[in-house]
Amino acid sequence: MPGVFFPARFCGEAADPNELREFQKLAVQVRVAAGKTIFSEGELADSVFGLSRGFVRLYRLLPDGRRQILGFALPGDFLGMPINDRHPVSADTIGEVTLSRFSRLKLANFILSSPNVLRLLMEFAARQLEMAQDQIALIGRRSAEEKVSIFLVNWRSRLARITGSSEAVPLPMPRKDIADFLGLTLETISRTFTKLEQRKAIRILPKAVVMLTGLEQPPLLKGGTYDPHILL
Amino acid sequence: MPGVFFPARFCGEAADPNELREFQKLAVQVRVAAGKTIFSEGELADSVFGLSRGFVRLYRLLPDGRRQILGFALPGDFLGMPINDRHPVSADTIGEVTLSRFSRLKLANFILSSPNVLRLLMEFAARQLEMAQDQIALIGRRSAEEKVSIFLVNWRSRLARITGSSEAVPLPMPRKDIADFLGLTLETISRTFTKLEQRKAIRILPKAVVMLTGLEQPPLLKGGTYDPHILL
DNA sequence: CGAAACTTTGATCTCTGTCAAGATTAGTGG
DNA sequence: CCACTAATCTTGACAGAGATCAAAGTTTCG
Repeated sequence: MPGVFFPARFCGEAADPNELREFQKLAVQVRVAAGKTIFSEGELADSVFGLSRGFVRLYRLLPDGRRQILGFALPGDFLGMPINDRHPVSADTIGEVTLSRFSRLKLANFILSSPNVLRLLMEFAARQLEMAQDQIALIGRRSAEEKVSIFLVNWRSRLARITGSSEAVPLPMPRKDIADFLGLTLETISRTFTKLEQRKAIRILPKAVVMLTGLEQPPLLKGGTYDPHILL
Repeated sequence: MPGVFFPARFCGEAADPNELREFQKLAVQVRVAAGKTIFSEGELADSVFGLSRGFVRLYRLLPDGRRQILGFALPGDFLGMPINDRHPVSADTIGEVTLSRFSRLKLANFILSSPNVLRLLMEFAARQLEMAQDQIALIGRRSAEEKVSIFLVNWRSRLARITGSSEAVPLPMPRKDIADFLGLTLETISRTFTKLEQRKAIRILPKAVVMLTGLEQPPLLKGGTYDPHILL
């Protein structure tokens, strides 16, 4: 997907062209190799990032080494809240990635200067919170199979934003990442995938799945988009 | 705790006295009986509320009836984001409650009129998001005993804000609520309480616990306040 | 005082985690 | 392009934490 225009999600359709142009000028493009850390929890947030190409996992580490993945970012998503002094989560790349890097201070000034944009940021934050709450409900009260099914359905729907919805849905992250996102082990993820394949709900491909009919069965949250990507 | 001044948390110490006074004038006091619903998920958010006295649980229902509690609000907390058209969660009272009721529109106008206040709201939202993320890490990757211990420590620390820290820590919500908050069953909560009591980490009283030394042992998230109250 | 709500405890079951091999896939250098 | 190594994924056997089902105890409150 070359040419993905990153602030799509953050600035939405709002903000007038002038503001947008100026916004763009604040960014510097950076490429980061696969498996690198973009920033770590607790670090000073000098920069925040727009994700132009590739995928990123956001996570926290517990003292004993367990890892909780809070979300996967995809092109168009924003990494880092301009108002936070420090990054509350860690982020690293899944595969190679292209970022638009912003000085947080400059961006914060820009945002605070425009009530318009501030309002957008506010709405962005509210959306993030809602997604986090979706994830809490997903992790807290669901069986492994429900978790995986819901994850897949959501992932496809998020991806639809940027890919012409082809047959196979790419799954760039390893099983372990999905496990740490859903609060399961990688073995359970693998077994559940296999079970779903046997049931002809999906077809497993290398780094992708094909989703057949009968996957939406698991009871989703009422009417929600159910899109737990947390990008703070 | 009579006379708790509710916007403490939301408006913080900032906002000049004039603004605060005007803010106060927007509110109407309401009393709500125990076990009543204040608002429900998906409902139009005509009003938002400050909690003056009592406790409230925020939750979502899954279609099959399972319930995920997202947080407990206590005096000083705010219920409802002024920018949301609809309530993303349900809220009901635990015991009798006193609320400051605001027209959402009036409040939104007030907020948008003052960049000062808007910024505060922004920070409030960011804090909420961080708390939600804490809760995700808590629910996703912890044993029952860790969950309960961490819950108790956090609850006490939140309560310390409003009570002179006496021996017994009040626990106004029933076991089922704690269970639905932590993603466990009420039986497991009860058994874990008993285990902690046998280990002399706590003493169980009716609607309260005394927390003895040796409770903070469970590895907390590094340096976090670990205060998962979500109030959206 | 008595009924309703909440809590504790017990017995049993099952889902998921853990430990351990293999099988596949991806990556690297010749 | 192939061979070899490392990483990732699948599968199995087993154990255990927590769920479920059921029945007593407590506390609360009218």
